[in-house]
Amino acid sequence: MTITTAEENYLKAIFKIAEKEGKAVLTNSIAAAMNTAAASVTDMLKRLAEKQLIKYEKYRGVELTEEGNRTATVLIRKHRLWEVFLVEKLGFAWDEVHDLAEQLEHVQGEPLVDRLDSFLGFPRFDPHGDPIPDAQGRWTFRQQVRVSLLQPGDKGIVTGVDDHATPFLKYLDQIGLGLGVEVLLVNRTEYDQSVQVRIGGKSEVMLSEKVAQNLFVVVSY
Amino acid sequence: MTITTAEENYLKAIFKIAEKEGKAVLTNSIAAAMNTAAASVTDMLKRLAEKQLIKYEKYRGVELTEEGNRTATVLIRKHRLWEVFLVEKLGFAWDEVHDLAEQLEHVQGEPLVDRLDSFLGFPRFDPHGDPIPDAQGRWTFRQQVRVSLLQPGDKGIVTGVDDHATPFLKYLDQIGLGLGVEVLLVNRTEYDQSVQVRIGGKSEVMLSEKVAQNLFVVVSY
DNA sequence: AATAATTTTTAGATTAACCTAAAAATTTGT
DNA sequence: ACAAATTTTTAGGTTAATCTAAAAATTATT
Repeated sequence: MTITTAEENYLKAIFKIAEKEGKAVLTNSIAAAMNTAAASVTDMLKRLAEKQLIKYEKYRGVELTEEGNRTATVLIRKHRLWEVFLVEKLGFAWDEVHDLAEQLEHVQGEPLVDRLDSFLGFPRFDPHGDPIPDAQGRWTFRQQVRVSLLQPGDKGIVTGVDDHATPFLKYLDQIGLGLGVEVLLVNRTEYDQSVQVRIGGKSEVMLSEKVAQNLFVVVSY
Repeated sequence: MTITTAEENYLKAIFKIAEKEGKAVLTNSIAAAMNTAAASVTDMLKRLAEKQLIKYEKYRGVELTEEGNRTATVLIRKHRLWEVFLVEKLGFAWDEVHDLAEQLEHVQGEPLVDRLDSFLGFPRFDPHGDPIPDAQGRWTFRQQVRVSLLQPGDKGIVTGVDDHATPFLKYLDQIGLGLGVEVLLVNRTEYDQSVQVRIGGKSEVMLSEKVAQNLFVVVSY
């Protein structure tokens, strides 16, 4: 049973929504995530259920089966490995790689993924700090915290971003923030929830609540 | 005007047939090359003509337009660069890369191709010795000769293969032949057109006419 | 040159993946 | 608890890319 590119994309979307929202994934969430009409989603859900990739109950939402989960995991693994390749080897910026990886993730061939993984040195995180499952589908977890939750004096290393959109990433580049950079929270303004941070022990900048919420660090003591 | 993957594949097939056969490319040659029904080809030719990618006259065959030619050239460039990547960087054997490159060549994004080219050091030939057009679509030519045409005492460096199929490539591996290897023609047997060759100044093997015809060398004096 | 053989096109279907509009089911609010 | 609002599904269509079978055009043969 072959799985089409469209089917793969639905599985990935379902996986990601389930990861975030927990419970059964509803038709409309999928439609929103994929920018398609709800009717198209219903069509596809029937097909995926037929192929045993999801458990589907009309009006009740869906859940991935073992097989569907495996497929989605491999897809995310491929996507993130290709992102590492594009940034580390081809020199793309972290805000330029999503669309390319979106295409590359659909290239079929198991040996390809695993050789790519090896070529890249088995990275466990992609250029945005998201974890890359290994060949057995195992994830690496980290104790990440949003900068918006730090207290004055808290220090951490930037390990990820929640918003992956270009404007945010370009802004971070501009103020000298990126993965691996040290951030020290100097103080918080309660009025607008903005925070003052010292970056890499050098410059100091003010981050709006929105920015601070989209930035993850692993706290260092 | 976007060009679909299927359209790209037809353009590439037309380009390759035209390259080999010279004149106008006929429906049946395309059907044979693509393993599709002639009727499907006719359908597609109409679409490609509509998009100004080919010049098409019913029953008379087709020719690529400037634009069609450019598209096919870029596609071949991408295919061959990815093959170099797969062999040089990921360690695939030269007989394993065709199907993967067939998928990778359809990944869209100009900067990707050019960065890949640069990452690979601007190779001018792929792992089978086929030329890779540069970013301006220019080809590198070489004075290649089939081993079947060498005379006793003639010496050359293997620079390409005509048959790209796995059994042939695996056979070459087995007897120690590959790109860059030196071949000296020891003598010819007129009866069956087989040739005796010395490989890399070491081992000596007999090559059937078929093998000798599928192997290219650049003669060294 | 007429007929036979071959090649190509047309006609008519199919499938995956989408759509809009309308109907049905579920959830929410008073 | 029932009407209103929302969500989801069904019904009916479209497009790209394929197919088979039949018709038409071209090429080859006697």
